[in-house]
Amino acid sequence: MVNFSASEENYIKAIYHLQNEDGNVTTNELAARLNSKPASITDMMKKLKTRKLVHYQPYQGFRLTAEGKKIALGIIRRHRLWEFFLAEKLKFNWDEVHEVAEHMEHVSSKKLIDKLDEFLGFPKFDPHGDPIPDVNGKMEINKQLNLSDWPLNKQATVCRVINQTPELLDLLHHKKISLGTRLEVTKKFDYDESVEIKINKQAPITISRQLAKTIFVNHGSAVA
Amino acid sequence: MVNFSASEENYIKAIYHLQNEDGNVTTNELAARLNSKPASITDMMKKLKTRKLVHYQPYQGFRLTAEGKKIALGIIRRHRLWEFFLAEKLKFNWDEVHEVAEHMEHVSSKKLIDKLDEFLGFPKFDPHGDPIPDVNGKMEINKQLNLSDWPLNKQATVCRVINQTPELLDLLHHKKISLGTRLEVTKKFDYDESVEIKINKQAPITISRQLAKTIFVNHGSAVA
DNA sequence: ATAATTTTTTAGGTTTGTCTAAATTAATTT
DNA sequence: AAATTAATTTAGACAAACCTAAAAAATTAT
Repeated sequence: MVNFSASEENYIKAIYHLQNEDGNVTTNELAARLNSKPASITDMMKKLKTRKLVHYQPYQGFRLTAEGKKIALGIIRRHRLWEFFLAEKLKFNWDEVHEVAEHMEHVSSKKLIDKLDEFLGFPKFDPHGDPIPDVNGKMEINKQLNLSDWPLNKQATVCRVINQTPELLDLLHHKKISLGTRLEVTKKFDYDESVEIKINKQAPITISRQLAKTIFVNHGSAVA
Repeated sequence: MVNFSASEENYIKAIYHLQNEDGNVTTNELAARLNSKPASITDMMKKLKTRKLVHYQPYQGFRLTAEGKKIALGIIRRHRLWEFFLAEKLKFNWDEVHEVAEHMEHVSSKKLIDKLDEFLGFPKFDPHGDPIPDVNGKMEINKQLNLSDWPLNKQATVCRVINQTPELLDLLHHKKISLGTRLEVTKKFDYDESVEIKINKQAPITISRQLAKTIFVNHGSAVA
């Protein structure tokens, strides 16, 4: 097992994410993502190529090799497990966990991470709803559910709204709900099947059964 | 709040430890402790002096300033809290926690550490029996004695074991001695300096001088 | 298809943290 | 007190990871 510097790991992770949107990653894209300069990217790509982590020919962009992808998944696994730990055990808000995890992810003891995974109960999604790779790098696919069927107190992202009429849109606008809105269900009322939700850290609001039925959510993250 | 590099932090921590044994720390001492070369030490001392973390005049050795000591206690706090976490929550053996904590200690979010402290129940001692500084850098004094020096027929708690090698741990495991074990010394043999101890109400067992020297006890009741 | 523009790479410099080898200062011996 | 030895510092080099500015390649617009 070879070890990589925090810097190398950040590049690998960034390529992984950009690649999933695009396929081929370019120098400028990566520089923008990492808040660095194109020249630095070229330097590192040469290095990662000799380490056989990226495919790279000058002027042709780059993508991870199979080995590079494996490394990326390991880093993402560490990042998301720590995010889960911070939110679940240390009671961080879900929007505070990313920055801290950004540093913790570079502590690369395999034993540490596997024991942490076990301690946390092998969670499948981090507090942003992103899937956590298991020991073998496998992730669960993110499925969408109707808001009525979403479990309590679990972060969700609005990913679909059906039957969009002007009346419905007006209501959604009023409740400040749109695609990508992060929320959690804090209570479900059996009597009328209405649900209480909390958007970000705001005071809970109630949503009728009828409205809830039009809204679909998943674990997905809107935020990077 | 200024941040320090992992490298700077390692120097500061090492000076702190050497200082507590010695008062004034020398270039060679520090080089030996950090497995580096004297020239590197001099370089870093100049840097830490400009940062006002050490008192240093060429050829005169060095010691931490008040500020330097504060920083050192912060690093030690992080290190020992993570050690406690690893042993208590992730079920690491106490001889495995140091190396991992060596990396974790450099993640310097204050909020993270204070919340971790709370999550762990504000522990006072790490798995090696070393005191954990609180938010203000205060530590509880642990009146610990070597098992050889403990008075006869007085309840004691194992609070620290030094020089942890696999062989030693194997022996301790065999004798059913671990951190927190309650025992009393029933006899001391002057001939070979071996000691007889009773664990709980069980039949007495004999412990060699060599083994006794690695075990420290205090009158504490629980495992910290 | 040629010119203009954008993207990427190269060349060379900076900082951090390390090193070796030589010079200097301090400590110890005789 | 002079000479030897040990400890420390300086000088200069190196690798990692970044940068700026200039050159080269690719893309696009005319």
